[in-house]
Amino acid sequence: MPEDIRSAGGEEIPKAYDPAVVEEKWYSFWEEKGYFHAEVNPEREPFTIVIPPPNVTGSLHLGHALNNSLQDFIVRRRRMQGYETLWLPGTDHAAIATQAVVERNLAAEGTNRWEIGREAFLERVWQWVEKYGGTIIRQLKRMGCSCDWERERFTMDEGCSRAVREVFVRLYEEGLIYQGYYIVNWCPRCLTALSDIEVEHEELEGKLWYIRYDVKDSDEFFHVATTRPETMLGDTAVAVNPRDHRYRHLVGKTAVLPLLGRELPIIADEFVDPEFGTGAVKVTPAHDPNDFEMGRRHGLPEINIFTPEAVVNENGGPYEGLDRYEARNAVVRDLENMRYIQKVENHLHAVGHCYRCHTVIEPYLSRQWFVSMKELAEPAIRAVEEGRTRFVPARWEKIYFDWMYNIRDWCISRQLWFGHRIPAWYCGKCGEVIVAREDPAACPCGGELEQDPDVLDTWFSSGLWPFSTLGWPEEVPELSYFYPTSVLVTAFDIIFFWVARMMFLGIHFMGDVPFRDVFVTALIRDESGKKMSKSSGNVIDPLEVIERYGADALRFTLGHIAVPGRDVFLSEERIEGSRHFCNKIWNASRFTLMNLEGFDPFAVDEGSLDMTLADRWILSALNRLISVVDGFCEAYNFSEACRALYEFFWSDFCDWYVELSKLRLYGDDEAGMRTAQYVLWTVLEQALRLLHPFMPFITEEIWQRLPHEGESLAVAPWPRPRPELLDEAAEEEMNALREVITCVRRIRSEMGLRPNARAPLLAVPLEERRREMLERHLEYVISQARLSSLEIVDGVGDPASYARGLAAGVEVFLPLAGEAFSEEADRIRKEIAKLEEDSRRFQAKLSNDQFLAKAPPEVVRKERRKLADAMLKMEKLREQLKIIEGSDP
RNA sequence: GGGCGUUUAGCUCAGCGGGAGAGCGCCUGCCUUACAAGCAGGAGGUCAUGGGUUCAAAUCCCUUAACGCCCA
Repeated sequence: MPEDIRSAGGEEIPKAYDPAVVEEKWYSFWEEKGYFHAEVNPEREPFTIVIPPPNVTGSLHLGHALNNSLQDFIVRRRRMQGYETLWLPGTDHAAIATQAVVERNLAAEGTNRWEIGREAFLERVWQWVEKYGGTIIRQLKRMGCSCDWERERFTMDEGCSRAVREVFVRLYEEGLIYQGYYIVNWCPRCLTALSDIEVEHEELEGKLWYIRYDVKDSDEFFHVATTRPETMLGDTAVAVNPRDHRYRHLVGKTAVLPLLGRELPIIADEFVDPEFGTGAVKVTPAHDPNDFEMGRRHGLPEINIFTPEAVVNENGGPYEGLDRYEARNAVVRDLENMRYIQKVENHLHAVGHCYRCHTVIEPYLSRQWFVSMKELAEPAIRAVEEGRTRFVPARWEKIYFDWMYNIRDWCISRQLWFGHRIPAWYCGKCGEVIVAREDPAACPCGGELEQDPDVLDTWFSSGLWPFSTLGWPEEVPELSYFYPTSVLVTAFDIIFFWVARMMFLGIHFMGDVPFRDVFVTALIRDESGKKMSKSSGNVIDPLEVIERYGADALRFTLGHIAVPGRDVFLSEERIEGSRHFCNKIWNASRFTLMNLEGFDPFAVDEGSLDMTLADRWILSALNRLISVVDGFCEAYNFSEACRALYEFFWSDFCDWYVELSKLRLYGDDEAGMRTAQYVLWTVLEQALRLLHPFMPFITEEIWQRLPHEGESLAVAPWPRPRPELLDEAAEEEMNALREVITCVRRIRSEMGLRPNARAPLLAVPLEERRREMLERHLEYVISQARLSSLEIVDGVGDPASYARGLAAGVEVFLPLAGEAFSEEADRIRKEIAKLEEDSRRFQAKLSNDQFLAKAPPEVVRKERRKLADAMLKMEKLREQLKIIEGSDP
């Protein structure tokens, strides 16, 4: 028989779901039909998401898989709801990362970028981008992501590059971009400046050296504490707090720098913390951000002691040529020899590392370009305060505010070659700086121009993403139609890097926020709780998962575990569970298809159907489900949506409705059969629609085999609840029957009755309505509890020869097969004990006047009911116990 | 130093004011005509700690502890 199962179209339906044969087929179908393409359409409301652009040469990891699955859930549902839905895909040039890979390749060939020159190097980078650029995009298609590929963008394509230049020039003209000689975070390995947030701090066990500084022309001396003794080569002052009595008399005098003998003014500055170390600190303006500020306040010289590689330069006297760590050792050794070291303490302090290569950052003095932030940040703060952009979950707003309120100017120039070249030119003759939209040929003075060699921070271009990808600065209809985007889906780790910057740039250039909602997703961690990243080598390849379990299983798992606001661990068992769910869906559909032969649901008049309890119940549950899933989706709680779908499909539809439908499908009542067919089809078809955003492939495959209207499930209307189908009475009665059936099954199992052995049952309804219920639905109980017969009686004459149970106001008696059952007596005693405890609790509650007075009446009613049920059950169990004990030999 | 999160069944986690839940694992029995990637039944929990609010607390507030993260 199983080999012969065919769909209505006569095709064979395999017994297990095989994703491989299905996925490829439907993705290309959707693409060919252009369902993912969006156009400006005034008839419809737009819904827009721009993808967080992954690195162009990267490959998909589970973080991407989660993030993009969530976006696809959102987008597919909106598309079904009839929005003009645009999910705009693209990639980011990721200057540092991409350049680093190519440089590594060059190093392997024994050369470097300076040797081959800028032009040849860039050619190599572009070749690399060409070669690996499509990977991530192809992988998103395997995931089923419904992006509008006709609108794919790249942060360095022509349009984005134009937008970058326009923004730079405008901000420069507005005085919001400036160039200056400041201390910045410098990576001595990448040889570039970094912004503050590109520095990762790590607590490290270091040392605190106490060094003696002598006061000039006096016997006096004092000690300063420092974690970086080598920087004393660049000291230009010593500072104390002006209110520190210990040192007040020294302010204005001169100290002598050990080793180099340089004379240092002793200054007073509020910044100095009298509690730290000795309360006196060395001031090295060129190598510490705080000292830099202090130096500017006091007009101190800035002595740079390092080369860009962090090797001591000519200012370091005898230490020239040593790298920073060798220099530290040498300085400490010399200080020790000359007895300048008072003591050394262990000291825990935060050390900055390059977020790309993890090299320790060097605060370094250099000429860089900056964006002035105060003015730009203010409206971006207001936008969130006023709720024009909303963070989900809301607590991320705090992170955003903290950063925005304490924002510092943004260093945007990078000493890299790959990226958007800074549109500034310097005249060799008159020194003029020209910042221009179009490359200038020459300086107005006639002098030759040279372009700034640096490129812009990658985040400068990705900050424009929500509008540069829609055509800005061109005034195209897409901009006003699709902007602001509806929601941004991103992980919390780039709130600063990206979200905040899109906010202020979007508001500044578009006059409106870039997105209504920011949905902050969980981070996926590996089984040991570590963040998955390429550098830690713990990346699970989603493609491999798709090969083994199917894209739908992966997607559903990600949806299922993505509880808002909490990081998740991904395990293979979980994915396996989702594959089982796919298979369940597959087989329930297979069952339905087997039984729909010759059936046309579109010819059915709903009013003429013969709806039974099971039909009314499942339709009611379905409609409840629709509302529930809708609510969870609106709240971005896809985890609960997945749970609700899973529970409904497996526990309600498969375990109960499908089983009960067999009564009529295999019966000889024509009208009953048609009704069962209709309801089966309806519930399955609607469930497939609800599941489609999460599991697009399997649902499309099944839907196409089912009788359906329309071309594709991808564009079928999203279900709406039909309140008239909610039927509380049916749900109540069905639940009662389920309880009775489960009770009988439990007794059967405990009595060791074989599942295929049919048994006769006597039922004693304790209420009239339960008697009616049983009379109407005898067949349900007989079939589901596998009975040979069911007799409704007023009592049994010889209770001792029965196993006995009570559920939902129905007592059931199953004849015993001679076996004595002392275990049963134990079980009953245990249950009585539990019930006694319960009823004590209920009684206590109900005898509390406060409870009766203050609790809502329905809660009190419920409590009374619970007590009554427990008492009744106890009574019956005690009765049975007496009988059993009495019949014991 | 500041801030945030987590602590619930053996494992991974939902629930977040009114009867302790799921998946996996475990035990028992079943190839029941959609599915053994399955079906039926079952065992297993002072919901981290101490206090408070409330008629009612796993759920709200405070304390403590452990673990984790972010910022400086």
